[in-house]
Amino acid sequence: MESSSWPESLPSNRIKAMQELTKGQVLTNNLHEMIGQPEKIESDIKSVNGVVVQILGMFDNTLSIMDSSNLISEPHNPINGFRPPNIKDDQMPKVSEVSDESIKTKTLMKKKKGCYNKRKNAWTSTNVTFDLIDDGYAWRKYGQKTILNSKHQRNYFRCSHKFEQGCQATKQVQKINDKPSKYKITYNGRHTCNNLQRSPQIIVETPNPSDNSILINFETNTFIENNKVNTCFPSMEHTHKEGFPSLGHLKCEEVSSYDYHTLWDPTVGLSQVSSKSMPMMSYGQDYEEMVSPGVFSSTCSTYDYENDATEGRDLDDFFFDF
DNA sequence: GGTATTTGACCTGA
DNA sequence: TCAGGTCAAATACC
Repeated sequence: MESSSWPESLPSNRIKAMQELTKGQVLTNNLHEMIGQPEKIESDIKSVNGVVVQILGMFDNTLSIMDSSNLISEPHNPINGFRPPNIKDDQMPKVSEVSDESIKTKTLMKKKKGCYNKRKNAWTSTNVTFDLIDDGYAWRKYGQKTILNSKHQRNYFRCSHKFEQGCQATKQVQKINDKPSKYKITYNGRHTCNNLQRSPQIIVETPNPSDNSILINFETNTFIENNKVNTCFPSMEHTHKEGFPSLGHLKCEEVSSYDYHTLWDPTVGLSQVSSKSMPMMSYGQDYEEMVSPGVFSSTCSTYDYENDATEGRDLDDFFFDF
């Protein structure tokens, strides 16, 4: 849709955001039509996945527009996180096209050991999961810290491409519960690298008749029953070790200042699971278990997880099941 | 020998 | 002042 269809008095950022949302509405309608034709979905699952990815990308774009309009410290980077699967590498902006100045500035800020600029207002995403998430990106552990009033250490990871591509994404992983194992994973900053290890894939556990969990239908503000979701993605799979909590136990914690929840995390891509054990698992002391997908909630605003007393808060306060 | 992880030190911000 | 986040030298692994 062209910008000319919007009132000229609207700020350009708002127009762009509305354009993105309108695109999302159209795509959601397309998806809704597909849901009504299960036989078509099975024969053309790639198209369904493509629509889902485009919708999720629309959210990312909209958030980025709103982000930049709010002058949040991190400028929008067109290659951050989301890349539609139909876009080839050579169609994506090269990392060198990203503001070199911003990278240089950040580099200069870290001249001395331990001297860094805490990106208080950087994009953050926090989720709590009963399993570890393989987000498809390559991470390198750079630190481990004992946290006050926490019996488990917090592990710090940075993007493996931090130096070669200037990617500023980091994540923190902390075990917050033993039985069942529960992990808090916090992502800081968006990926500016182009090095997803694997192509994103959406994976949902096979239907459980007793599972009455729901998803929000963005088009109608109603809910999609779990079994319909699985109908949408019949090729999806979920693997877990014997004795592991099922995916149905995964919960999404509300950390966003937006009323926005999807399977998509614009920093890490689509939540996914690999039959291979993720490299991270062999590094930290707490990573002895297989991974399975989690559910993300993202925010472009600052979120102080520790002060939210989340660890003492019942996760049932706000979550979506799958 | 190259790469990844560990861990103590250092620095920032509350 | 102190908890948390990051750096970088030392160490481990392949």
